[in-house]
Amino acid sequence: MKLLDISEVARRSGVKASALRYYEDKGLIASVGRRGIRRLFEPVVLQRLALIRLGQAGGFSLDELAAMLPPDDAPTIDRDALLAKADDLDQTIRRLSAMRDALRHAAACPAPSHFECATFQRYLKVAAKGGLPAAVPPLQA
Amino acid sequence: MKLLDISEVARRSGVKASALRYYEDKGLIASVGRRGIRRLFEPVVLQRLALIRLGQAGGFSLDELAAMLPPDDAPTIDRDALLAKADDLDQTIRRLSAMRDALRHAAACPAPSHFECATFQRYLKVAAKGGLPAAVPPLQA
DNA sequence: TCTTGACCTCAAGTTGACTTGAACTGGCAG
DNA sequence: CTGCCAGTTCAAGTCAACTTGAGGTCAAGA
Repeated sequence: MKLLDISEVARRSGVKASALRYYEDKGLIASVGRRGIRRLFEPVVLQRLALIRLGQAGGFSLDELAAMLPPDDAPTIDRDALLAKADDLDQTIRRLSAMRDALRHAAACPAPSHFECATFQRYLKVAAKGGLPAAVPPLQA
Repeated sequence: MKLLDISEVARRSGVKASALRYYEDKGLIASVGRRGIRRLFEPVVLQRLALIRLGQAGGFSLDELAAMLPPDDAPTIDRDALLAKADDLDQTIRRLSAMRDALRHAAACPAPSHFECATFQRYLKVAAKGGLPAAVPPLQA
């Protein structure tokens, strides 16, 4: 299995070298050695990075991800935490769906103020339901 | 219509007074005057704040919200922007759904490494589809 | 009238996730 | 052997969205 240097990992993962170093610092990924002063990574790090990106998109912080993806492969994940996060996502999804519907409606509805539109209000109500539990962060392109 | 002072708005909206001042600074909300040195708000600001909270949960930044909720009421929203955001949300929702399914699966699956599990891989593939467009930020409780 | 305490302003601090800059290193082409 | 330059370290900067702190104001109650 041939090893990758940081620029290769960056190129293939779309994650900048500076971010990769940052991730290593945080314990999210590990390099397997150095050639001289330069880090070397196993190709499997690409999968880890994909998971990390996904996790971020799902609203996990890097710290959370570090916690649920321990150094070794085979993410020895805390099942309860996973299920809890899945439930969170359910909430979020329901809310975002209502948001989306509200947006589409707002784009089409002729009401002078959307606050006066029962349909809009109804979407908002659904969207706001449950006190707005957890959401997800804007991905830097 | 009786006016509200900042603490009343904070109490009824769940948004801290410091955040309300910050929002006013940013032009997201407006006070209608002062009693002495103290801001006074019209009750309608509560609806605006609800929209803002919702928008944030939907992944809009405060600047975006300021742009689509102009000072006057009756959000004169840019319909194309709304529809575009709705499409974004569709993407996000699809991705989050796959994430959630992957999480539930990971919590149940006995495979030694999830990378070796076809089901998990499949979810990830769906979740990653489309280059991860837009996501939503963690709500501060 | 005087005191109080909620509110005010403005600057600086905080957190997460990185990026950037300066100064250094070392494998490899020539 | 020598330079080049991608890579390295470490500290500091950035951005969004607020929060916190210091010091000032003023309407209302005693």
